[in-house]
Amino acid sequence: MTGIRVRFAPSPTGELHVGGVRTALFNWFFTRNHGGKMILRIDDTDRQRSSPEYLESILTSLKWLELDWDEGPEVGGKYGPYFQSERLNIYNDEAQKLIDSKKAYYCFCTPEELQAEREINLRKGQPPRYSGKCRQLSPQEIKDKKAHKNFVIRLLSPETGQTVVEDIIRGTVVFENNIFDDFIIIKSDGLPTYNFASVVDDFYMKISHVIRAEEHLSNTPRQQIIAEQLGYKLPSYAHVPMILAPDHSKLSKRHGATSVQEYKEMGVLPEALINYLALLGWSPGDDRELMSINEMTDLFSLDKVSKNPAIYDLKKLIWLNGNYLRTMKLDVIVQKALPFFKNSDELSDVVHSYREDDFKKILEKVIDLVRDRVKTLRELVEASGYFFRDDFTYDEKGVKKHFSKKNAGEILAKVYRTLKDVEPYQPEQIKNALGELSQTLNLSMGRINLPTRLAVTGRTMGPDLFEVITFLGREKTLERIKKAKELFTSS
RNA sequence: GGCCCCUUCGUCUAAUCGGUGAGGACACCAGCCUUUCAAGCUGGCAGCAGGGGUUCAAAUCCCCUAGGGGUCACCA
Repeated sequence: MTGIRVRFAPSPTGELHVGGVRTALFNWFFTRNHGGKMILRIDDTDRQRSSPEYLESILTSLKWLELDWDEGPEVGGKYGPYFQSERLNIYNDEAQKLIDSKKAYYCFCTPEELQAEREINLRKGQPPRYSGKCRQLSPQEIKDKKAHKNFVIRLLSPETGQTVVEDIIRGTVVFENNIFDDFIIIKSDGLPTYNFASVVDDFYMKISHVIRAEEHLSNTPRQQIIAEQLGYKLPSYAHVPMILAPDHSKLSKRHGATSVQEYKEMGVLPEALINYLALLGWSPGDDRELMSINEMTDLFSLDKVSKNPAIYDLKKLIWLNGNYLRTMKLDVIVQKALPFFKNSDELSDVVHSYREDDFKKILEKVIDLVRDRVKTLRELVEASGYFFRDDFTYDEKGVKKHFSKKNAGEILAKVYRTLKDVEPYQPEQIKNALGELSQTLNLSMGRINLPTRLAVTGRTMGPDLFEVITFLGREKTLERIKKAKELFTSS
């Protein structure tokens, strides 16, 4: 036990996206590296936008990535509850303390009034800040207004001095206190604002290190002011750089896939996604790129996290994925690929015509043949159709190129006869037999193999032809050659 | 607009206290391998945002400018 406690605090207002994962990941690396605890807290204080579906999806995503947590939803823990919506009494008590000690006050201004105020300030070229006009309300006025008006609670923030954030990644960051207005800590619906709830929870949950995205750096002095007013000891802060879209803007849905679920559906492996995201804003200090999660955990340290925002580049993720796809153990890939075959429009009925164990055995062979020419699990399915179905279409260009030559029919006929007789029906023998045929006919191997491949698979490219022919078996291979010959050649 | 952060190949990044031909990876291009496509291997293209200082010496330290991002919400 090192006393290190970190938290990942998503709000269930959307899917878990890559930026969130990267933050979760760095927290996880850090705490696992130091033998500390990982706390998952759900920041659901936005009543409008929070939903149970998103919560479910976020938990599912984290589990898929195998980023586990020691305290939080589903596992509990002694600093709970871990949903902010269940901690309202705590926030209210803390807010009351501030009211009692005159460090916070009730404000009865309506959103419309505030909006108007902001616009006036903006027009004058001044920062949009609250005037503080409810500060001076007398106890009697407060009592009267509370009876029939909505109110919020605002923190009385200091007008002079500085607030200094000591950030592990960025160093000392100084803010002048006069830029802060009296910000809201309790909303009119009685729920706390993010800054307030976050500070209270981090304190009571004994969080030692707050590791989060840089967008929160500007909020940190506000949180420190709250903590100071409440007499809390501050956690250490580390603000990790943001992840930006290729056009340098904040990542959003219009930039294509950004959520973990989408990557999962695309056939990206969790190992690859984690490896890729780890490399965005962090490097082990040497030239290593491909690392297991254990290796990264060992190597991780906050002072190797870079300061500058990273632009998200799908190509490298896909490359990494291809790499994992072809180097991970075959049976693991088969297991992970199986759902993609089951759910595919093209092959689902084929899959279900087998007993699962039998299908897995067949699939193992197929995947072994095709996996080093695809990059995702989904592409694995796309590249495998002709192994399972006879009703494939033929590549148009290939047909033009390989079947239109005068002797194409003749070649197919000779291949047919060769394969009919070859014994045993195995890759090496088939290769030799077709090699002899090319000698006899005085044709290059390509002139034999390319039309044969097209006849047997409908494609001009693919895995080792002799392996494919062996996999299909003599009967199917001969049928397909015959069919192609009849369809495309006249001789 | 105020405040804050950031700036090394197109992209992700490395370069212990200032001394490097500025290294690696993806992508791209070429070659090799080969029955095709991949994979693999080899090689290539490409960068210190700009300007001033400090110093014998600056990607590295300081200042300015420019650019990007964040934040200033009864969102988190």
